[in-house]
Amino acid sequence: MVTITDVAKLAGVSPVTVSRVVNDSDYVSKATREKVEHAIEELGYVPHFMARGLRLNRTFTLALVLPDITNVFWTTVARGAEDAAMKNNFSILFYNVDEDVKKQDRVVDIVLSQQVDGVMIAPHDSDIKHLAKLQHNRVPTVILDRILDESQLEHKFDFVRGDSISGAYQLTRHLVRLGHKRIAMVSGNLHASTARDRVLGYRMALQDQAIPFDEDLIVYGEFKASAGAAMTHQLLDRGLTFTSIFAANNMIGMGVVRELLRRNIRIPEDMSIVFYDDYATDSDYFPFFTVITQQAYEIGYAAAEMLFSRMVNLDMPSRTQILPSTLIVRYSCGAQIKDGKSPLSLPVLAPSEFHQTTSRVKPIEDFSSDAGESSAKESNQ
Amino acid sequence: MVTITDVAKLAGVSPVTVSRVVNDSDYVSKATREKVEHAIEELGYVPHFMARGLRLNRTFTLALVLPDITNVFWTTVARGAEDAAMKNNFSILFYNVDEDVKKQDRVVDIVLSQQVDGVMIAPHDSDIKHLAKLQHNRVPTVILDRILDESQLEHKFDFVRGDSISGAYQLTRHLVRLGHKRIAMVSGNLHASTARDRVLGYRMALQDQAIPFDEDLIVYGEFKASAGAAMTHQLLDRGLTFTSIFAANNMIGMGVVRELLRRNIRIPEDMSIVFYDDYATDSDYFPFFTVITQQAYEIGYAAAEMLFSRMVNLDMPSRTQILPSTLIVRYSCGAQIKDGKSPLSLPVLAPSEFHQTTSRVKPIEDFSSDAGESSAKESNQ
DNA sequence: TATGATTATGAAAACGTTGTCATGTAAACG
DNA sequence: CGTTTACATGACAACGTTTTCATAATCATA
Repeated sequence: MVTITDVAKLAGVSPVTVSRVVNDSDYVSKATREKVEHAIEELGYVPHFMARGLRLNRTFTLALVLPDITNVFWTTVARGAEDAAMKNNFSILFYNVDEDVKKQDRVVDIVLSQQVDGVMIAPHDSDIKHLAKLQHNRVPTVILDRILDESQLEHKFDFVRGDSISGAYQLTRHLVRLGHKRIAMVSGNLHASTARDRVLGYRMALQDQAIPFDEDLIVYGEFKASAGAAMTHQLLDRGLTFTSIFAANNMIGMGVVRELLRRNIRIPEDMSIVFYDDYATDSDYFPFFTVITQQAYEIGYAAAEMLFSRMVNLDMPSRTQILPSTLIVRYSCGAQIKDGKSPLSLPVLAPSEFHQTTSRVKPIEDFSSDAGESSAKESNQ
Repeated sequence: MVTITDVAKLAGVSPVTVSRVVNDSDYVSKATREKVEHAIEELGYVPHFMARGLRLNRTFTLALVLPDITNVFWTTVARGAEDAAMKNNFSILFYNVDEDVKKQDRVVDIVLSQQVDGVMIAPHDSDIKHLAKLQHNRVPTVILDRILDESQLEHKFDFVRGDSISGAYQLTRHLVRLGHKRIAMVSGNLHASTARDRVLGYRMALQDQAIPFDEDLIVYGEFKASAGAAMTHQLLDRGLTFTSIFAANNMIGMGVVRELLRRNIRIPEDMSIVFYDDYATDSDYFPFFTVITQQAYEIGYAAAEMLFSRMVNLDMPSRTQILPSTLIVRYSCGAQIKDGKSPLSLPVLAPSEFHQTTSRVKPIEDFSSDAGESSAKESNQ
């Protein structure tokens, strides 16, 4: 590896001078600068981040800790964060923690170890002690998407999130206005404030519209499709009557839809449904579900920016930035009625057909030597 | 910040001994070990990655350079890579380059500077000189998803990718078997081998099925929805006849669908359509489009694993791993016909309705103080 | 001509680790 | 009892930077 000393030797100067040229940090004569730049070019020198970081006690790196990189919402947040980071010449270390406290604890330790200059995290809040480590080490931290009970904490965190209460309120009110009085809620796990806030918004809307609240219409579980399906199953088996379902996020919504399809329950004819969070980067594919969208990109961008401002002043009072959520009315509640019926509905297929027709076809064997069974293994070239 | 020396002082030993305890690297008596562990616990010591990295000349970090983190395909690759990395106690630095050579060059320099232990990159191949820098610095590198012209290169890279030729072949053959003879291709940018290979697979399938190839039925552009729409527009305006469209990836497909909807062309009644790459993590939402799915998770996982094996032997011959692609037949080609018509079709709505009904509703103002116009700004708490 | 500011460069130390070498003690062996 | 072997610990140097301090040459000013 080529070091600053190598460059210095070739240019016939001291390492200090090379450093000055690279960082443009002090007086260097024009002639020397040119010699050095030439040497850098010739040797293909790139500064050693770790050495510099060790000296400067900075890494120019941010950590982004997400529950599920597979969810478009988080993906879009990541993109916003990355753009903001790059603009400031920072890199992003990215960790997936799957709503798993153990993993989260481990990642917090790693992140600390990495000496990142800032952390953006959507935390599982059931182990706040571990999060407190970040404060203890004075690492600028932004809590994404969620609220924490900070009563135990010495310092406060910074926050960036969507407005879950308002969003859930809008979604519920929309259903009520369409005439629904029995609205089930398939909620997320209560360890996440987003789940709690969405229930709260839902309850507030019911109250405002004078609809009685029925505890039994709520089920709780993870923010996952499989959990959404299981919760829906459970809910339907309770033998209660309800005409609509509020899914606490897009993943859960996916599971809800899956279970409804399985039972041949039509949307919106038999059941209306709304999601919190849109379900695809661009829902042009299938603009069917009525949802709340959050400004995910902006959340990520704002979080990174907040870290940068925090870096310059560690002792600034803690801040909370709440971005508005937007209701997008589509067809899954039958809101757009034509000739007495919704122009679009699910399922168009009976469940049995549905599964049969989405069969997977084996890749062809007779075509390319790369295809077929052997292709999954390594082959030397 | 608490260092190894602080721990050493508290435990009454030398820093070396602490290091030995932390890394379990040499003889330490049980009593000493316990003293040290206790001190570590008490001070909340975490090792300093950069210092260690500087000493060991390793970072325990992999770089993942992707064209578009918004695309589920890449998201899933990222997940696979992250899982594999975490299993080996490695972290992932992640960069989004948007199919932009400039950005890619910059990221290559950054990555070099970061001294990562390995790089996974889906490269824009029009600046292979810059990629060669990675080799020159002997950084283990895996090329994701694509092929490079390595003729200029001193060493060869490792590769992990899906089988684009075979996938495109399957998709095209599927269309031909359904009776299509005029199949348009909305391709990606030719700088990416995936675009070239998919055209190749398409041509091979046509040839095998004795369908004449018409150059004018292919359009080229970026792997983006907007480009997909523009290319489709261009294609339709050529005044050619064709009955089906092959979209070179999911993003392009989205644009194709958007343009067809805009022109009120029904799918599959008026036009059949297939995508390369599935369009959502879990297409349960809307199992409509016939696609080729790649083993995206496995591609990411395999790439990271390949890096780990490369690290232990830099001089091992270069390897290529090709994962099979799978055809999923759904409804966008009318393959599943009932009573003479497809059970599911697009658009159900005329374009004008379509746009009108997906109107965005403003967030409510009268509810929470967080909602409304002020909420997009920062507020101190 | 003396004084001080400006420009230009380098030597040395430090950031927090860990590998190498040296030193020592205790146990095992003949 | 002397010698080897295993166990245990520490001093020192080094990884590649950059900051601080020191030195010196050049230039303008009194």
